[in-house]
Amino acid sequence: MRLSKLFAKTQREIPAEADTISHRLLLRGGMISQVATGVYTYQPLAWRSLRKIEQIIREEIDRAGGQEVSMPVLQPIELWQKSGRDQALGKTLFKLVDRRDHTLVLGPTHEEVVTDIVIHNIRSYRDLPVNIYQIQTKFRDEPRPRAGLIRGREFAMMDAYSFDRDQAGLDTSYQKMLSAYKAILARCGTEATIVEADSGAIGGKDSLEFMLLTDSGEDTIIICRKCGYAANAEKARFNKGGADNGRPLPLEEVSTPGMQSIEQVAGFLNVPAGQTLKAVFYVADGNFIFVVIRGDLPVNEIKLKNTLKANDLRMATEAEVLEKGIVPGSASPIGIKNVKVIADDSVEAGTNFIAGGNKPDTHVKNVNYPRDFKADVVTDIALARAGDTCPHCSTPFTAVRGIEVGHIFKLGTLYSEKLGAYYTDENGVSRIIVMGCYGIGLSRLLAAAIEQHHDDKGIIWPVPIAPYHVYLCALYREGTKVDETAEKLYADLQTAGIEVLFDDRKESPGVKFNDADLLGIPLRVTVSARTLEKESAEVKWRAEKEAQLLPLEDLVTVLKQMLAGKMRA
RNA sequence: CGGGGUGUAGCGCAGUUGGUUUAGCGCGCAGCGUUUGGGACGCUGAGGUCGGAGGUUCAAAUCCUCUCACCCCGACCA
Repeated sequence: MRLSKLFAKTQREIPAEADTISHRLLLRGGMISQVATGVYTYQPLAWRSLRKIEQIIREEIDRAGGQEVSMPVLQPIELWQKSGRDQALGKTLFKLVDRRDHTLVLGPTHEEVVTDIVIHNIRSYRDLPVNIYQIQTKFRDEPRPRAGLIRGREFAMMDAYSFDRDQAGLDTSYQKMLSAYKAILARCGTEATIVEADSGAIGGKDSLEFMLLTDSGEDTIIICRKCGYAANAEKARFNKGGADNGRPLPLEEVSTPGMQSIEQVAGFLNVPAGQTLKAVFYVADGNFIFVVIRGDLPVNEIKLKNTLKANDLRMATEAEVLEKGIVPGSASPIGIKNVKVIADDSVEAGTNFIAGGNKPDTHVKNVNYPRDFKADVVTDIALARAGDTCPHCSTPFTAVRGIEVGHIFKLGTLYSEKLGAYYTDENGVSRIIVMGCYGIGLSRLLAAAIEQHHDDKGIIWPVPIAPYHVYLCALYREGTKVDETAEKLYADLQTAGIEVLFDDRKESPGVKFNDADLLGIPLRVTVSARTLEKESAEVKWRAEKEAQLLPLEDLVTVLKQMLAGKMRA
């Protein structure tokens, strides 16, 4: 491709509305353009990279036994009503009404559709296991799209679904996909960290996320450097430690004038925050929830939401709290009535806590669970942070940021039950199908790869997903053979099957070199009056500082060898 | 949805106490000439319903009302 003809224009100025690296570089390189919030056109360079990622994924999923299909983007709302996810997804579902007044959904994912198809195609144990996948545009009306391709409302995704006879079969399918995912991310030149994750609106029990670590990531990941335990903060387990403050003593009211927050109360009574109990109030799907947790721990709203099986969870307003007869600042679970109480398990791992007195300026000492109050549920609803310790080896955690590029789930029989997916076994008995599902965000992966591979000049594409492999840079000068030499090299490279972007523009060297750096093509080959004096061309890896002069003779062969060495990670 | 912010040429911005403006500047773009190893220079030129609607006024990019779009921070996810 000749750069002079490429449908893209590089920009010198940093686009004002972008402040994430990948977003900036994609815009500056003329690789994407925005059409609406979270909606982008992929221009030729980005599209080529995306197609390469797609091909890598296709090869690896095929190798893992997947069969590619194409399911519809348009889906009848009824399927979503059957699974109940029209409620769970809520406003995230893009809906539209057809001419018959029938509501359709733009597919955000395909568990419902795929299960429905399987019901019509799988009848016998002989048909199992099966794994089907597609690579397609997905639509989600995200509350807040951001950072260009990292979170769009329309994005490219590979979604795969496995169907097995039983849990053991699912385990096998899941492991195959886990391996395939590792291979895909490695081949794309990215370094992924696999973490335990919450399954969110997809549902199911076990799930793992593939994170590309970068500061611009949206997720917080908790990592144990010693034993390797890694989890999304919203899922992470940790040692809360006990709060043994001696044998349970009798309750005792204390005056705490003006003391409301945990810090104030703990400071006033001269005890650590971990010896207090914190009350936090939420509204889950319209129901008021009283949450009790040890004073030094934050509530993990994801864990809480899962415990409650709620679609919608938010903090209660002060008015809602007062309406329940609760005294903010001195709220107590003791004697609370007609309110659902959820307690973190830290409250039963300690004694003689200080809790609210449920009247102004008053707290109560020596509160013990379950002697003094009852919770409807006692479970883990605490948020892990850096410095908390690993549940496996007690080493303090490190917290890092990451972008979730892939997620695999053991769905089990969640959808099979709701939609009715059964097969007949060897004995003629009808049994439920066990499912798994697996997603990779291709457009996000593209952006995340840039987050991992760039410098202050621009992108540094990993060779396997680079839009082109060679950036042929001709520095023209009157009275030299630069023009004809570059043209011949361009032709020879193409003949040899090397993907080459030819900078044939009549621009100054500075412009060309800067654009070459910005666009990040792995190998830069420069032909100039200077190099021709030595019958050679200058060859430089984008990722490296030093360039080398190589003879024009058999240059194509040499370049081919150089690239071959980098095609596999 | 809550909070913050921005809309003036393809991009980055100035102008906003209403009137000296025919709305400017830099980059980019077009033409001509000189240049050519890290974003060259000169000359000439094209390009704008100042996000939209309504209002106030002799007069609106500028003031008022409404509205739309976009960005950032939070709850959501590949």
